[in-house]
Amino acid sequence: MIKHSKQRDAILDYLHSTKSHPTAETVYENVRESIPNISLGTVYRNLNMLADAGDVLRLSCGGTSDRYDGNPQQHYHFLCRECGNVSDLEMEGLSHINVIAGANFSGTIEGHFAYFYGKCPECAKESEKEQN
Amino acid sequence: MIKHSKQRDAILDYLHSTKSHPTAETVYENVRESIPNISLGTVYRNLNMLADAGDVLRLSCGGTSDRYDGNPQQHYHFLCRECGNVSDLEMEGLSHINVIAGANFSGTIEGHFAYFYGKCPECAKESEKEQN
DNA sequence: ACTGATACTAGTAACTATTACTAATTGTTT
DNA sequence: AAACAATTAGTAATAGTTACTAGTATCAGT
Repeated sequence: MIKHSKQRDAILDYLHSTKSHPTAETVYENVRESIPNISLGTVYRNLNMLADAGDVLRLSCGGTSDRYDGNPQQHYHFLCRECGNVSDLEMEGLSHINVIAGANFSGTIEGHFAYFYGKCPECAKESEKEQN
Repeated sequence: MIKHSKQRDAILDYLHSTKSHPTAETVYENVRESIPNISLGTVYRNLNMLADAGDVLRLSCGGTSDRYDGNPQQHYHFLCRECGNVSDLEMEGLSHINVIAGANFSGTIEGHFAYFYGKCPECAKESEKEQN
């Protein structure tokens, strides 16, 4: 049985308020502004619960720590190789690639996750400047 | 300047000999059969060097530890949600999805990585059995 | 082959992200 | 309000990985 807690609500509220795909540590720092003595373990436990329940996305994209996204709907992410930022991509779904992947495969493909990388708009502008 | 070492060669040889996408720990255990006193730190350092040099792929697909692939060519992987195995997928490239991703994006898309998940051939067979 | 310079190694310590534990507290149900 | 279970803060523990150091192996130029 799942109970409410102000800690969990605050974590979810914070994730809904940002598009920055924060790490657990960053969530902790921000939620401490409203709940100063919340503990880091509580943040981790709740992020896991929320991710397991499908209320939140966990992004494991190769950095040192996982990131979390308050938008649980399937969507794609972009990783900037210059500044390290993670941002949402506005693009159509790619479910057709599951079919491509399954063509020569005798198991079952249930889904995929994909990350795109390159230079984010800001860093792309910067490197254009440098070229001149 | 890069020098040769039998440790590095042994690590690369082992990765070339398997399709199992082993973790650093597994590489360590296997290379110890030929070099019993190799140290785990050496394995990590060399795996990082090889990955940075592009001789090896590092797979960060959400599990607790990274995995390594002796085939450095771009290809796709499948993660079995039942048994946890990671296997190669034989499928065409998906470079067209970079175009899709870039359509509404003002940065530059340089590439992507994608993982497919579901049930591997073995586990799919198992769950068919159970249904009968 | 010899030598000097330097990359590499084993072994160990340190670090970081995350999880586990515990006694006290809070939320929910009756 | 009482009882019960889920949750919490605080802390300890764990796992994966990296950093450090003194000694060793490799390589380029003689």
